[in-house]
Amino acid sequence: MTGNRSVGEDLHRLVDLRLRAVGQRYTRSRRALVDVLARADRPLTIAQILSRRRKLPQSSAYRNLVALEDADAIRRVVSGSDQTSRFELAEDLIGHHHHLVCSSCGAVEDFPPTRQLEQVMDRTMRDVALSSRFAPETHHVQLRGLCSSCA
Amino acid sequence: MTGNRSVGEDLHRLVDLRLRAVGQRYTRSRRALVDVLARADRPLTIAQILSRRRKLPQSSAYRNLVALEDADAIRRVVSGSDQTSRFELAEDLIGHHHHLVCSSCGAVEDFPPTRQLEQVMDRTMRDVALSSRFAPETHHVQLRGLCSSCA
DNA sequence: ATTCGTGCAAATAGTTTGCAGCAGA
DNA sequence: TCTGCTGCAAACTATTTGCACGAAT
Repeated sequence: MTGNRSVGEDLHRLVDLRLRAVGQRYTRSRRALVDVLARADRPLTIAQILSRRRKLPQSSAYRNLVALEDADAIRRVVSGSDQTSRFELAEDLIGHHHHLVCSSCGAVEDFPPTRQLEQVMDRTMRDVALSSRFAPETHHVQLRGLCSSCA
Repeated sequence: MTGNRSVGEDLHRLVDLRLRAVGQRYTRSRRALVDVLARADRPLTIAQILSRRRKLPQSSAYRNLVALEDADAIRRVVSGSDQTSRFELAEDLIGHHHHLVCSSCGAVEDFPPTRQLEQVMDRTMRDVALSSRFAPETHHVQLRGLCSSCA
């Protein structure tokens, strides 16, 4: 989650495997989508993705993002400030992280977890598991405020 | 966040004030919306709200929820598991809390913060403020997992 | 009297899907 | 060759808006 990741062949191999695992092929457009997401340092909207791959038809983008999501290669993020989905590579591919959401323009940035934060989140999940009928699997922290452009 | 809140006149007085502050009236339908939200122990979708107030036209619900949101009397929550907005009373009216989101059915439940969690979140916000160009104002924690009906 | 809210129906935005042709195993 | 992917256009769903009427100050 720290700036432009290099897009190694290993990433593509991993995604390929996951797609095969759910009976899907790793096609040119899907590879293009993974490339775009891998180069970003934050979740991207469909519009942002399309503007980085002019040739890609919108419907293919939507369909392939769903395929990649089903294969657990990417993850859909909804920030709340606008009603458009954003997409990023799966956390086990790019590392666990949290999000800064601008309450003015809706932009989303990544931020890395601290050890202390993660310890408390783990404890919180255990507490909830014990004290309620809800079974937590993952956690996600959002800080809302103003991004640098909106400040 | 602890089950059916009683809907006191004080709540209505507060909401009334906030609406007036932004030049809006506290009408019958808006009061009905606040009543519905106050009786819920979790954020409600439009569909859930409408099913609890059969007479209320959908467009009025949407319009009035926007008005109440602008007045900071309610807050819009997007869970991510489905693409519908949910609404709850503003945190300063019902207390700070976090959310459990079912990754299977999209349902959202409230859960109360612990002191330790809040301490770490405060520290995290300070850290981010110091180490980035983002100015955090609030935070929100989501635990994703399976609710009791989906388990 | 004037401003604001309401209800209906029509419009919009984001996303999904049917179908015919093309591509990859 | 067979099954699945693509691109286009049409369909859908959640949400927003225009307008004429009604309610509140």
